[in-house]
Parts: sequence; C-alpha cells; structure tokens
Amino acid sequence: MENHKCIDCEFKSSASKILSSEEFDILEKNSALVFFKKGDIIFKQGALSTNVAYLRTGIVKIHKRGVSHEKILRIAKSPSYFGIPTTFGDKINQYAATALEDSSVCFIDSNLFRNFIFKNGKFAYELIVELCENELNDYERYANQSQKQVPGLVAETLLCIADKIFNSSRFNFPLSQSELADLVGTSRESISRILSDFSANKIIAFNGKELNILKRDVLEHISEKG
Amino acid sequence: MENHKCIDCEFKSSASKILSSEEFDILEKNSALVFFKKGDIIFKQGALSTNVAYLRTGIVKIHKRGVSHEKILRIAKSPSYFGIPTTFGDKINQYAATALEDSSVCFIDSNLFRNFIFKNGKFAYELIVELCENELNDYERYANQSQKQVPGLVAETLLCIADKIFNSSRFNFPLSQSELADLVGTSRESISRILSDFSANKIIAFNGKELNILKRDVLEHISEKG
DNA sequence: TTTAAAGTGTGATTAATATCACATATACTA
DNA sequence: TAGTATATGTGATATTAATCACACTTTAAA
Repeated sequence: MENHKCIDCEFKSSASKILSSEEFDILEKNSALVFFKKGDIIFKQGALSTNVAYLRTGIVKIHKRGVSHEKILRIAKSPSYFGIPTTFGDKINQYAATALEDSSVCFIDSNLFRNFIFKNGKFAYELIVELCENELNDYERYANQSQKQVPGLVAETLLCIADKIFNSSRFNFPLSQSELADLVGTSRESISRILSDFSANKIIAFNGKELNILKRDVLEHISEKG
Repeated sequence: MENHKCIDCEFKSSASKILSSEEFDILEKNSALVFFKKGDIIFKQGALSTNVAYLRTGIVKIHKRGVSHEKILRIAKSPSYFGIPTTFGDKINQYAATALEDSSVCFIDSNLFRNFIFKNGKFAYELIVELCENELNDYERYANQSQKQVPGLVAETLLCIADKIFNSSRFNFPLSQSELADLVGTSRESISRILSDFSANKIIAFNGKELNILKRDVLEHISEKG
C-alpha cells in the first residue's frame, strides 16, 4: 500500500467531494491504492466482495461470463466508482473488472463506505444519483439491443466510446475487435465486416489503433435507424 | 386524494420501515394515493418527473419507446418503488409505467424524498441496496439477451415471472403475447410458435389466461442453454 | 531476429428469426 | 345479441447474422 492523501487526490468522485476532513482522514486509513497494467484483472467474478472499487485513473471493462462466452457490460473511465452494484447488491461479485490501459484503483473498505452512507446524506444522495443515471443508461442500451440491427449497435457503441470515454472524435481505440464484439453482443467477424464497410465508406478511419470518426452525422444516422 | 395513514400501511417499502413517526407524518402530508385500472398509464415517458412512485398494490410494466416500437424493460410487483431511476437520474421521465392489473400507487414529493435521503442514512442505504440489486439483475438479463436464442429467453422470462412476481408455478399471466414479445425482445409470431411448442411438449399449459408450469426442470434447462 | 500467439479478414454455408399476409378465435362494446 | 376490435395462429418467404474454415497480419515473447 502506497502512502497517499485522499484529501489531496485530484481524481475525487462527485460523492467524495462532500466528505469532511475527518472523513477523509478515516478514508485514507481504510483504503488501498493499487496500480494495474493493461490486461490485469482488478476483481474477479465469483469472488467475495468486501470493498468498493474506485477508478482513480485509467479505463476498465466491466464484464461477466454469459451462457457461452464473456459479455462486456460497460466500459468505465476515471474518475468513477465501478464496483458499487456488486458490493452492495450481493455478497459475491456478479461481474469482473479488467484494466484496458494502465490504471490506478482505490479499494475502499465496504464497512467504512457503508458508514459514510449512514452518516453523510449528501454523500449517499450523490451515489443514488449516479446509480440512477447508470440504470437509465442500461435501460436505453437494453431497449436498443433488441431493436437495432448490428451495424446500428456498432455505430451507437463507437459514438458512446467517443463521447463518454474520450470526449473526442479521434482516440486510441481501447478494445480489440473481439472485445468490441463482446460489448456490442455480436461475433468478431461481423465487427470486422462492419468496420471495413464504415472505413470503405469513409465514415471512420483507423490508423493503427487510432480511430477517427470522419462523418459523425452519418454514424449518428446509422445508430438512430438501427 | 384519499385520506390515508402511511404509518399504518401494510405495504411499506423496506426503506420506509426505517422512518420515524415524525417522518411518517410528513410523508403523509406530501404524498398522494392514486388508484389505477388495468391498462391505465401511471406516468408517461417524456413528462417532467417531480415525484417518486411507490407501488402499494398491483403489478406494473416499465416500458419505453425503442427505435421502432415499445420495449418493456421490466415488470414491477408491489410493494416496491418503480420510479426512482427516472426521478433522480434525469429531469424528464426516461420511461413510462402502465398498470397490468388494478393497482394503487403512492406518489411522493421528490423534494421530501430527497430530504429523507439527506437526513436518514439507513433509509438511503436501503435505497442504494435496492438500486444495486436492480443493476445486477439488469446486467444478468443484458448478458443473456445477446447470448441466448429466443426460446431460451422465453423460458427465462416465464421462470422469472413465476418466481419473482407470483412466487408460484400457476398464475394468471399478466401479459398478452404481444407484450411478452416486447419484454423478451422478439416478434409476437415467435412467441406464439414457442408457447405452442412448449404446450405441445407438455412443458407448460395454458387454461385461458392461467399459465401452469408443468416441467420446471425442462424450462430451466432451456433457459440455461439459451 | 525468429518463433509463437493473438488478432483480423474473407468467402461460403447454415441457422435463426423477422416479416408478410391472411385467417380464426376471443374479448369488448353498443 | 351482434358488431367491432384485439389477440392469436400459421404458412411462406426474406433477411440478417452466426458459424466454419482457413489464410494473412500484427504483436509479443524467447
């Protein structure tokens, strides 16, 4: 465990900004800052969940074993919590998390976290708002999953990654095509064909791992129509 | 608005059991008990969300407009909250709710609800636990959606309704086949064919609207294999 | 630098399900 | 009770995407 001052952290969550100095002192003594390399597993599905994971820097994929293979549920970027549902929703981790790039994670003792919720209503409220926003996002994607065809889903996912993760139309794509397939819910061959089509039509362009969205309006149209 | 004593309500939420007498008095003055008939819309997608809906008695479907048609996100049975995500996650309702049978709903002023969260950590904690459990359920269904074939999804949905809504293998099915199709994410013709198959194989039996699960283990197997 | 592993591309085939059109059955309303 | 609306059943066809097999490219490790 590395020495660190939580109160000085420049990657605080919205919720934790509410905490008092005393609460920060306690937080510091009951949490651990751990560094992960790209590809490292941060926590495993099926393990006991005894702390809350907070992504200080980096990007992680939240994934779980489906009927036949892995499903990537969502991508989380820093700074944000990414383990609250599996810590407070069940005693065992219902999903796993893996670093998509070098990342730093704070593990916070769940009893301490629970105490913050009990004692700090504003902190609790910020968490509730974040959980509600996540649920609405899930509902949106869930509705789209069954009503859009695969190209629409791919377009939607590319736009989502550009806007929500990188806030840019040009970025290093954090996933392999197999992983993108697991996120979208299709096969890696379909992904290959669709990305080739998008490239051939000059909608997007890959330069190595760097993706550039050339015709955002066309991608939005494909996404909306499904 | 009908006179009612919230503290005497036999359908309290887990969260509201935490409230004090004073809090119950305030709750009573800032909420409305409304009755809905089967088919009535409880709140609409796109409307402003200014209160929290609590399902006191009955069953409702949570649904939203997808790309091409309605998607039923989930079924909620009493007693439970069914509007928290859309009230605290956004200013506008991101989904709608409709009664599947005659129901009674308490509408609670969202500012009051927020104050309960701020002032009552245990109340907030119960809500967070419920939101986390819902998110885990969403993740499970979301993973299954893309990895199971339609018969597996139908089997899974029938078992879910039996266990989570009616807690029985025999019950009045609350949905039409079109609605079941909207919940599962398929076409009503596929539902008709699959239910006929299940009936022909004596896995389930319909007697009018009453559904009887005859071979639960077979249905579970179909659900698991997808 | 070479070898091995992982990732991607592509063509052909198969499978699953949507869609369409229409008929029949059931439920609801006047 | 009769008429209307909604729900369901069914056959045929079309569409979409998965699967399979294999080859090629890129990345990583020895």
